[in-house]
Amino acid sequence: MSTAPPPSSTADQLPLRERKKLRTRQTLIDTALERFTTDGFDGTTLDRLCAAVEVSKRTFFRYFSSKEDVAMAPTQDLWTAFLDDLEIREPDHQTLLAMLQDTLLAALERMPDEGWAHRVLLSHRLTATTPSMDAHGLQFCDRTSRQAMTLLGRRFELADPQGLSSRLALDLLVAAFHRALERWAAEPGTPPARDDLAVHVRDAFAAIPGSLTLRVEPRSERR
Amino acid sequence: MSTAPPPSSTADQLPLRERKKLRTRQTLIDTALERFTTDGFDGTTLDRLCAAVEVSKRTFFRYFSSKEDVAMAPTQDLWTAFLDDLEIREPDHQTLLAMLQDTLLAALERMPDEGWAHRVLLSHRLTATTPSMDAHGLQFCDRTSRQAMTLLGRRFELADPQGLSSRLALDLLVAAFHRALERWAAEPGTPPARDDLAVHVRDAFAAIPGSLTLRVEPRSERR
DNA sequence: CCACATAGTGCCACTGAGTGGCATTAGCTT
DNA sequence: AAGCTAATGCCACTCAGTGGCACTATGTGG
Repeated sequence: MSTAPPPSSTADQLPLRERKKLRTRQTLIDTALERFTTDGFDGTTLDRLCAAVEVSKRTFFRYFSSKEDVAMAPTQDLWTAFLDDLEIREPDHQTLLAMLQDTLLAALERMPDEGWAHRVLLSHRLTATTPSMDAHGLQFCDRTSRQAMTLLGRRFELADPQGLSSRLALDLLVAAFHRALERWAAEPGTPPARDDLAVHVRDAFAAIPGSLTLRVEPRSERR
Repeated sequence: MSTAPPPSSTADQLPLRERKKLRTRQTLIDTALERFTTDGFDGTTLDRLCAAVEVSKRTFFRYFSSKEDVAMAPTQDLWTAFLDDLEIREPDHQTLLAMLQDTLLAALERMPDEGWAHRVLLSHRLTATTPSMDAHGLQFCDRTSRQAMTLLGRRFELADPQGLSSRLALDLLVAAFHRALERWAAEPGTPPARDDLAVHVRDAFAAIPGSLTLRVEPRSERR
């Protein structure tokens, strides 16, 4: 599934083998994002990508489950951190939705700032251009929220017999994150900062209540 | 894009050519759903599917954009009807979200009952089993809600400067529909009825407000 | 009734993603 | 240093999807 744990910040004293693996993985990710961005996703064949990294195609598929997968690694790392955090978190009398927001923001803070934001930005732009990447990204989020749902059910008392409301809360979390990412990526500022993304996440969550009460009027221009 | 209009109920006096095309399309859909269900998605090669329908592979791709696409046709028809309906609908002083719900239910009512529900059920089961179908399905919904968003912006005054809340309302619509589909498909009742699905849609929408206010408690079992 | 234009189709060859199997290498162990 | 095992490379294979061109059938004008 290629969901290798994100390179833990202070893990430089791993066995040589593991360090090498992490390095190969990271090189594949970086090179892939680079090539995909310059030559396009379809314009980059796996053969050439592998040749550039000097790795056999067979090996590529031992690290990533698909061509799309390699480009989604940065986002995957975030959600993996999210799930880890959710596993530990204590419910401090807040709303479920607020707790989810806090967990996401906490996970975000744990991402390595240098490089990560840039990778996510490239990755997101690719998903906006490449249908198959978009599809895989959405499916990954769906899978993650499913996992989160079982995790919630296991750890907490939800007072929600059918589980419908809590499941929708997770859907809202994913939706808010997507909107935040969208706005963040559209910002003119050249160096994309991780903390700016956090701001957009807060904005998106703040807009949720409005989405239930918003009313619509026909356009004022009558003809 | 293979988004052919759903076979309009009273369209039997089309030119011969068109009738033939519609028939081929429908045969492909039905046979595909059948084969995918019995032999599995991956277990069914396009070559064999095409052989069964007596159509060349080249022709298959003139009707559908991918192997996944053919199996998602039933759901696509629903969302196409949804967009059509949204184009006409007058905002009668309700909430945006309520309007979206009504539009979806109206579109649902316009689906041909015989066969359609069954096809959707098969299709949904396949998405639950086959990752690539799941991915394509999610992407289709995403694309549809994007279209709906531009449509809303064109037709209505949204009183939502950033458009964030209205976009989230669309996300909620999609989420609610997915949950409804999920529950509906899980129901024991053998003959899946279109109207049952409508009931689940109403349930899911009813659960939305709760998803904002739901609180979480730690599991009562202390050790 | 007979061309004629043209949409739709079949056929064939080709690219590229992804997989299975087995030999080989490189890191770890004692 | 010898041996064990995980990781890798290599090769051949399947199958989704595309491009190109020839062919057929439908609808149209003489």
